[in-house]
Amino acid sequence: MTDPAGPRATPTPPTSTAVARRAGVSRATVSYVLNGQAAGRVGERTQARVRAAAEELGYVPHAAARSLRAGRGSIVLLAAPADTAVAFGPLFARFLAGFQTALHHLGYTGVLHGAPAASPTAAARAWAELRPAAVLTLHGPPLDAPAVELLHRSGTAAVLTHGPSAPPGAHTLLLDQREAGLRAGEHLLARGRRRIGVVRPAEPGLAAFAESRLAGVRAAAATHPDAEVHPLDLALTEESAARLAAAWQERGLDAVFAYNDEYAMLLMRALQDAGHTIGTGAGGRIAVVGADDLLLARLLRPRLTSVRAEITPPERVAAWVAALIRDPAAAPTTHRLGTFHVEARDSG
Amino acid sequence: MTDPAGPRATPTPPTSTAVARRAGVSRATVSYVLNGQAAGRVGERTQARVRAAAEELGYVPHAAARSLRAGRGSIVLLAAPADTAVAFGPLFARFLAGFQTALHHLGYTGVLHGAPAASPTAAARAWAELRPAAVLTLHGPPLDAPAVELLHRSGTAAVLTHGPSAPPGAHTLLLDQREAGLRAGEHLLARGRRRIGVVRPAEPGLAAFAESRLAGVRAAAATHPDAEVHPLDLALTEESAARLAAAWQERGLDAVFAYNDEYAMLLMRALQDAGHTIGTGAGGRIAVVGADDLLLARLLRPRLTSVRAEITPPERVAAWVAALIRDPAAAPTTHRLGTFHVEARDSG
DNA sequence: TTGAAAGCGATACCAC
DNA sequence: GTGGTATCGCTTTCAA
Repeated sequence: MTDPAGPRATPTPPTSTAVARRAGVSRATVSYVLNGQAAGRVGERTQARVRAAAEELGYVPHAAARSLRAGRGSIVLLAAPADTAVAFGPLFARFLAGFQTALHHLGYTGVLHGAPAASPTAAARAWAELRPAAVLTLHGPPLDAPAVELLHRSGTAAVLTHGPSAPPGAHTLLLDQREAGLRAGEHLLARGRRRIGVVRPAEPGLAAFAESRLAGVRAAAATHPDAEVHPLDLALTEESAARLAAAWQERGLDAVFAYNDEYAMLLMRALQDAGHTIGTGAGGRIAVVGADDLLLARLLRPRLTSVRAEITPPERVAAWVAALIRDPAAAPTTHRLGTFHVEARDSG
Repeated sequence: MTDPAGPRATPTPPTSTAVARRAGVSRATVSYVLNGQAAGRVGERTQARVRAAAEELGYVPHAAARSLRAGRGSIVLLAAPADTAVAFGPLFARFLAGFQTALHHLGYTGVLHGAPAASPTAAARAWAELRPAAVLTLHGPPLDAPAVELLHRSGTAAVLTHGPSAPPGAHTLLLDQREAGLRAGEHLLARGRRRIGVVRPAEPGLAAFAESRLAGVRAAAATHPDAEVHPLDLALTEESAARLAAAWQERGLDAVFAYNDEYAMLLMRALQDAGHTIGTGAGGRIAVVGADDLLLARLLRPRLTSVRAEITPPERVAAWVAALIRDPAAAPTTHRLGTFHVEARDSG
């Protein structure tokens, strides 16, 4: 059957015309049968012939031709910069898997596309060429107003951006990073901490999240007249952490929200190496809180207290997106992508 | 300018016809100008008028229509199961970013798509509908022969699968996981270890990698008559690690290659909690080697020896792919995606 | 220097 | 029940 030298690209892939010829019917009939619109129109025997012909030829419909004709595409674009996997970790991978499957069941093709371009508008252009039914950003610089405008003008039915705020015309997927900071701050304040450091990662992709989390801690601190919040710049290197630890004494901080578990681990190590003690209780111990609740949080000593995100099931998010696609003129809506809570352990 | 209620999807996105009308020229002229084929054909002033019209209308070409007409698509599909980000970690994110940018410069659109379907053939069908210029798998179950056949028949010019072996007609991207095991094994043997455990992660997505790495360690051990290799099943939970640590004594292993840094961390912690000592040197110390060389490898105590992958620059991989697309009839080729070496530290 | 028209593949209306 | 056929947006050859 197969060419022993290995199959090569057929000069012309089978079209619905080829299927029609082979089955001895017209293209229209093929279309009806293969799209389930044949009920009461096409005879059983004919249907079987068509299906057999399609099978034998290895016919696969041409998505581009279909959506050209239909006037609407079926791809849902997840616009995610490269550092998304790093920022979200395994959480994101799991969500993405479920989301793509759910979209598939709804008749859409979920596809992840980075922004290879410099400006948001250039990226939006690249996405718009694919005429997606919807565009979602979960991370990174949110789309600006011109980018959203461009997508809408090119026919994108629904544009969803991550919060906290969305440009006009875009829906909002809210995974409010302020809330992460808020929970961490509340937790530390409830344990009597008053001089709280908040790590601001030097890694550029994380800046937006970091600022929101910092704002959250500040919001929590605002309820305590004697609470202070101090931003701490930290890069993901041992040197940077050592510098921070060396200057700890003079800052006199008694707690730190370390952005995430990885930064927390780095900082804990540096603080311990500098002779500080980490943990709950009084007596000069420094409370450390991470985020993401990775396995490593439980492996550190002391065990790391961590803010964990409870993510909305991907099926539900897919359903939202589908609904928004069906009603492109809908007023901008906001959907919570998840909530945060603190997993308390020994470190703070 | 903008509707204050927020822009809505325009009933009909601007087409090249609209641009032509606005500029007072024909569609052909618009096409020439906007694709840089206007040299010597269209006057300077006309070109300027066309460009201005396109700009004002927010015209974005319709990729589907273009590739339908051209007969060849421009999307390069990265077929990656959901656990890819987990398996590869930050390494993968960085590679992906560079790869998409490089493809963009070559005129292709790199897009990540999971396998929403149960069978490889069903997944291949979903991909084939997009008529990609190329399909790459970097991870997960490799495509089987029927899947590759299906893609080729639907016009995919190049199919690349990760090694070690590829189905007929597919090219191979080789990041030989056996080599990771081989390096780890050689390293441990050179340091006098003879009873080597190899972690086999219980997580299903990692099974293929794990077996290859185990095979690599076995290959290294084959050169030492008195060396033994023992597979160790381990899930990413503390309970699982504790069980393994409890049974360590009776196994009498003096070294372990822990699949990656995360499993290594987990196992190290369990071994230490069970009273074992980790590190180089004699005297009952257990040597532990991880992989991926994450930051955490340097933060653990003792510092974790780790096998690190040196990945081929994404620009080069993109160039390979582009070349294979241009020559669809080429005999199957093999490209090394990277090599492994050991970053020796204190743990083994 | 510019325009008219064919045609890529799939779909759905309207005849038969 | 089934088959012609116009149409989606774009590129490109050929003619003017």
